[in-house]
Amino acid sequence: MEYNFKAIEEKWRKFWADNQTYKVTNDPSKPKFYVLDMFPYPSGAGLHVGHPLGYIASDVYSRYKKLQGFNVLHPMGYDSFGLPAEQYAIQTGQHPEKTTKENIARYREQLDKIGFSFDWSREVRTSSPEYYKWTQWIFNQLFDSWYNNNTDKAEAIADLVAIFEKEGNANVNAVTDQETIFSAEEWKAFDDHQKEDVLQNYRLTYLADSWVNWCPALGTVLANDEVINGLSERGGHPVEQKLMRQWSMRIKAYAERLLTGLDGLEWTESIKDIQRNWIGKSKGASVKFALKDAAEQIEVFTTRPDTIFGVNFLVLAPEHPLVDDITTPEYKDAVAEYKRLASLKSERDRQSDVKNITGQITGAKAIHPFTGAEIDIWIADYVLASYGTGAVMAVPCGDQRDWDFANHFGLEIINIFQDKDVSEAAYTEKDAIIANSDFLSGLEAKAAIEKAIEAIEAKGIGKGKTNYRLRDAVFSRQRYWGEPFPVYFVNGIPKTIATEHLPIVLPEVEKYLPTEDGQPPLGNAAVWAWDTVNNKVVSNDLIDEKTVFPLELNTMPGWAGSSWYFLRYTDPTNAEAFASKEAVDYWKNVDLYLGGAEHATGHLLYARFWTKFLFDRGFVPFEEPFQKMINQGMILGRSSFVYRNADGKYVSKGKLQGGEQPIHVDISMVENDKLDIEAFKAWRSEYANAAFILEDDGTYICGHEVEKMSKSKYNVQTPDELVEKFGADTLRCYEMFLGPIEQAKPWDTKGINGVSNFLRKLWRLFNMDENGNAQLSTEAPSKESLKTLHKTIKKINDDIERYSFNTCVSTFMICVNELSDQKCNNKEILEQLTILISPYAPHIAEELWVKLGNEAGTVTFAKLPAFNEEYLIEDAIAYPVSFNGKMRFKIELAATLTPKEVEEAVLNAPESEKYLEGKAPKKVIVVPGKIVNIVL
RNA sequence: GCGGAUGUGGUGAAAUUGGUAGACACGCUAGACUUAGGAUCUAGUACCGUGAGGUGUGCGGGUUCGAGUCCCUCCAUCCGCACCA
Repeated sequence: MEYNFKAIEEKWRKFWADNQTYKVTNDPSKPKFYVLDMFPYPSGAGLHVGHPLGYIASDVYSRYKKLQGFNVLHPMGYDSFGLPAEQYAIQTGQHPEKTTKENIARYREQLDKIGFSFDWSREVRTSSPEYYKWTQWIFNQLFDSWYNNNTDKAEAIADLVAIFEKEGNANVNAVTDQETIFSAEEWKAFDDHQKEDVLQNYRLTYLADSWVNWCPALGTVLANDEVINGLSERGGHPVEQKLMRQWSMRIKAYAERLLTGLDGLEWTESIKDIQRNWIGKSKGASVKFALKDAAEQIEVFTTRPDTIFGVNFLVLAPEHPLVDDITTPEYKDAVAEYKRLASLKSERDRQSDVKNITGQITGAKAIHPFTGAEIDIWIADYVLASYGTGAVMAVPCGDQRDWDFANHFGLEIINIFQDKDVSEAAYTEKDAIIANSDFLSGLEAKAAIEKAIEAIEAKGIGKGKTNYRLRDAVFSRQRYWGEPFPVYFVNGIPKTIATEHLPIVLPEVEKYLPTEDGQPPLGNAAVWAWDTVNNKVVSNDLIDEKTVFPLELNTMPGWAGSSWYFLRYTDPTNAEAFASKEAVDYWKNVDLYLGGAEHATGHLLYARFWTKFLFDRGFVPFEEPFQKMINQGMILGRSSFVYRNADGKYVSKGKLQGGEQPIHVDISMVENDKLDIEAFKAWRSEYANAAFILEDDGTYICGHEVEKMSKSKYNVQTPDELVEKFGADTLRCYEMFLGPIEQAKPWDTKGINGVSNFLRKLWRLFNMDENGNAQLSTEAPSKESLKTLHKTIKKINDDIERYSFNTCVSTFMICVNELSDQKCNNKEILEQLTILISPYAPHIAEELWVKLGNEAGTVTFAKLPAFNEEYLIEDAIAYPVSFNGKMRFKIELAATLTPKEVEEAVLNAPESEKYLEGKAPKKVIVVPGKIVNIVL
């Protein structure tokens, strides 16, 4: 009987669904293993072959873990809040929820065809109120927390208030924007507004007027990582800077822990580096410079306090708040003009215009704290308002940008380095001896930095300081399709809504656009006020500012829901908590996480931040959400082209003369670069009468190029077509066979026949009669076949543990080829092989499993065949590798040989006579699987 | 510029700790069988050479009995960051 993948796959798909084969329960008697894929945003385009790549790998791995006896959590869900559904709603008026549901249904249909072992009873959707109830709850926890630097963790804001009431804030060591000190008496005298203003400076989520990336075209604020080269990540619209009142997350509080936590993670160095770079830690000192004619001081941050004697001017960012105050009358106009020009420049221009040095002197003078010299204060746009203090002390001899600036404006370059030439460029290495620097002279940088900081602190003009590039994350979006904030305003004071009244469900609106007076879309909602007596959302008409108050109009950004979804899978329907303590304690964090590397500074950073926060507050027992991560490479499309020449004829690739125009053609009409000419003619009316210049054999060969998959390039390969044509098991094996999982690669179906043949060959091993009954031998398996099997078991075990999914497929092919050559139809061997192969090809495995006389649907939970090296021992052939005082032999697959056995193998090795010179070895040193040293 | 990664046949790629480079598969060539198919089977297929043999893992060096693997210089490609004081 032929291998009928269609019937087999349909049968098992139904069986698994009907029997809930993959439902997982929290079973404390088994060790847990948590395998997670980054959940997808359900876009309207559906899945293409790139999406399942990671899902297949994670599915293969989870199935192996199941075979190894682990209780495996392998869930799937949808990150279902997002822009495209909202944009579609704006255009069509269709509710984003409807679009989202339709898209999810389509995704599910596609996913179901591939035979994943997801436990769909645990599905989560970030846009469902049952889910975002707990997103809102986490927001409330952040609102009610502050970061205590003394204990180095987040603590309850109530504890902070208690401290204020007892002793004010003088002794509080917190991550805060609070600058003024108050006593307990002063705190008690504050009114509600003043108190909240203070608390806002401590809360881990807070309202602030902040410079934000405002995208007029999208009508929203974007996070830094959603802006690429001054354009929005989505849509590529221009982004400008705007001052807005926004919710922010005090992620800065976690900068150091986010940095050190990376060390324990099994992530690629490149992702870790990207996060390290993003956090951007630099050690140095802050130094205050007094002004000659004003009381204010200018604070700068420097990583090189040792070069302070090289300072001969200061530079402020044009946006620095003191600029206008300190500028002398004669420079007022020039400074105003420079500021105007700087503000006109977009962030992008400022970045691309690195070479062009500009600046303006302000006329103000600062006093050098150690030499007492008067130094000029400039403004220049190479100094960024958003980093450090927005001001730098310029050391032209030690910093290339300062050198360039000084050189351009003809300023003095003081050399404070012994025997270093700074006439052509700054000397930026830290290995020079400091000179001309009073008490620092003669020291090396490291010692000088310490001594300089001591002196600065002794003088009371600054202190040693660590600076982070990481900025607090803006958390508001002026959009409809996102989580509403559980916040209402009493006379402008934000109040959160208690857990028992959550979720605050998105209100209905007529239009999904911002309101006419520029409010976010929720400003269109008629029923969007909070009744504090009845604790429910009521009509805006009832707002009286006594018991009924307006609700927050912003919604949360896309990363809110995805920052904690991995926790929800452990207990997805819990209405009393984000997940029960038992569930979280049992499943803990994700053991293996699969997804794209593009989330390095977004999702992966925020999820770590929230997890650390929940850890601090005692809600989860771990600090890092994703222990091991694999970043699957992007699958690129392989576009096909036809070429039209000046005469309007379509020229085959081998007949090109040059100058022909390439035109994308749908890849479904092209097979191995050969164009289906009839299909092409039928594709569009304009091609119906197309004339061709063909190859000599009468075929049309298309050109090709590797590009991102996109509808407009006609190069999208959906998994559905391939499942239809070759079956899900073939698709699964082929996607794994394609190459290393982490590598980006163009999609190409050229090799899929080979994988398809392999599964057919596997089927044929079972020697089925016309009724589909396997004709198998129950005699003792041959030595040969046992060897083949155990070689395979060993290789698969090793390869799976190092996530080498592609080599496993090759190993299976070799195994099947060998068994086929051996004409092996031994039941025992084939049963073990079936188990081994089931993670890759679950449908055919279940079918064969039943044919072997086992219960339906149980291969998933079978016991992984144990490797027995005994079957390989006869393979332990030693051969001499070299001779150098000691003789070395390579012993193949000799993992557990005793020295005696090795000795025997060595004596029997080809050519051993030549090396041993008739002597038996004195001593044999065995390192399993390695070269063996023989002492003669 | 800085940081990270990669570089192996016509193609996708193997080679886990330094130990027979190119497994496995695609493609191609020749053949067998045939109910003509995108089936199955056999042989061949890194390069040069008729051959013996020689050369080969981006280039050039080094360490080693032995290097695709380790070290140094350079080149190319990809990704990330980019006035970060």
